[in-house]
Amino acid sequence: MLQSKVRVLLVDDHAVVREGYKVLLQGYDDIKVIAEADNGETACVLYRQHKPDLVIMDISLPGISGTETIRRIISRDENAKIMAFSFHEDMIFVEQALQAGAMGYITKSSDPDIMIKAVTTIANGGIFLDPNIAQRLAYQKSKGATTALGSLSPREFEIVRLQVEGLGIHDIAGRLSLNYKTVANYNTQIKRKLKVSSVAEITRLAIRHGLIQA
Amino acid sequence: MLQSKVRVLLVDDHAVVREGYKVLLQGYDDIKVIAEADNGETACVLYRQHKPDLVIMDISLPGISGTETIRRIISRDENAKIMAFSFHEDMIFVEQALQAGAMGYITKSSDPDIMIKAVTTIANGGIFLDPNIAQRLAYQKSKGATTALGSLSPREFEIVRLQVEGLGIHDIAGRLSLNYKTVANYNTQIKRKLKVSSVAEITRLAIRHGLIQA
DNA sequence: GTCAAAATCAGGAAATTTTCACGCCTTTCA
DNA sequence: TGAAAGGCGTGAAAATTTCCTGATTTTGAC
Repeated sequence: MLQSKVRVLLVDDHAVVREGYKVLLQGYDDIKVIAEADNGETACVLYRQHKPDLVIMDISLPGISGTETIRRIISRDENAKIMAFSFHEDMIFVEQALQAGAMGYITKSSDPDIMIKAVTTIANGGIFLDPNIAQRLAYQKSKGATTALGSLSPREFEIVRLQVEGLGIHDIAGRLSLNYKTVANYNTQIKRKLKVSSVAEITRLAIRHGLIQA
Repeated sequence: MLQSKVRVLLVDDHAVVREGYKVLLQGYDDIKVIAEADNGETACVLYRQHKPDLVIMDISLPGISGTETIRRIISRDENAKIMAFSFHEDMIFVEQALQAGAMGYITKSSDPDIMIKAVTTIANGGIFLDPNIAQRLAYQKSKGATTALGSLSPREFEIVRLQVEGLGIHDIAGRLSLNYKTVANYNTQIKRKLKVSSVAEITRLAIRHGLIQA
């Protein structure tokens, strides 16, 4: 396919990671990073400003999550091409990112070749998963396996994420612009779904699944 | 975690103790004692021969000590996983063993459940201390004001431990034969000392310090 | 041995959180 | 198009947390 350059929007909260990406990508003439964001809100704004060909999106962002950001971007432009990226390889993230509309997923351990291939493939309208990821995903699907966290709705998942970071019920409500009672209700719901009775257990579950670092 | 069997090298100068271990361990299909030694030298030789997944090492050995043996094994294979074991609970032994490179420590009074958990955890690359040991170790450290958990009194520490396991305030009170109000008060105190505001944060702190597994 | 500091335990009152039971709206999808 | 599921919110009761206060008991240092 003939085209000029793939114009990329880079979203990651760690400056080091962004730099690393740029270094790796700049070796390729047909890829160009035209903008960077360190959070979801900025990412949405920059997307509308620049209409990049591809977004490289870190899934674990502070504040509004990567998946939520993906959803927002896609709701504005359903043709947006987003490549999800994450440091951990937990399947939950992959599933959620893809469900949110990402067209690919790679991790920190994907080697550069894979990454470049992913970028060009997705920019050209294809889908691309890191082979390791794809394999495990397929394997999981083949046996209908779902993790406990996977049974949560996006909203519930979001709340778990903020809760295990240590935020109180009001902080969470504020962050998500919800009534605090709503958050409280979600909390109860979450415990029921996860079959636990305490925040401590939720936290450990989240850590086991790589949702958050201990 | 997926794996075949944990292959264990047992090191203790008392035949009775070794037999005891084998009896306890043989109840678990995924653990297998593949070799035994009654002194440090033999242990080193056997380690090189068998490359076990885990070494259960008595600290008080005649001849070259347990800690010295640990050092020697680790100097040859820095990935060696060693669980220190001892009849006495003196903190000096614990500190020495850990400094030598042991990834865990249990005592004769650790109950079987703890022991099995320690074995599997360490074999899988984790660290594991008998909770009682961990508690006292942290408490001792508090004199040097190192870890945050170390600033807790024994009672406070105990409550943290139960809380991060997921127990509710009433369960804890029952377990320790205290009034639930007392436990509630300790909780507040603990949060103040640890400078956190949620159970989620306490849990993560506890996991970081090896007080409990995720 | 004495004295001060820290630890242990608990009660009261107010503030917060949690739970449970409902209801309503919107999206999804068979 | 109608049922199911998610998203959002209220109200009221139950549980927990927080902040204060105070009584013993240990512990540690001089």
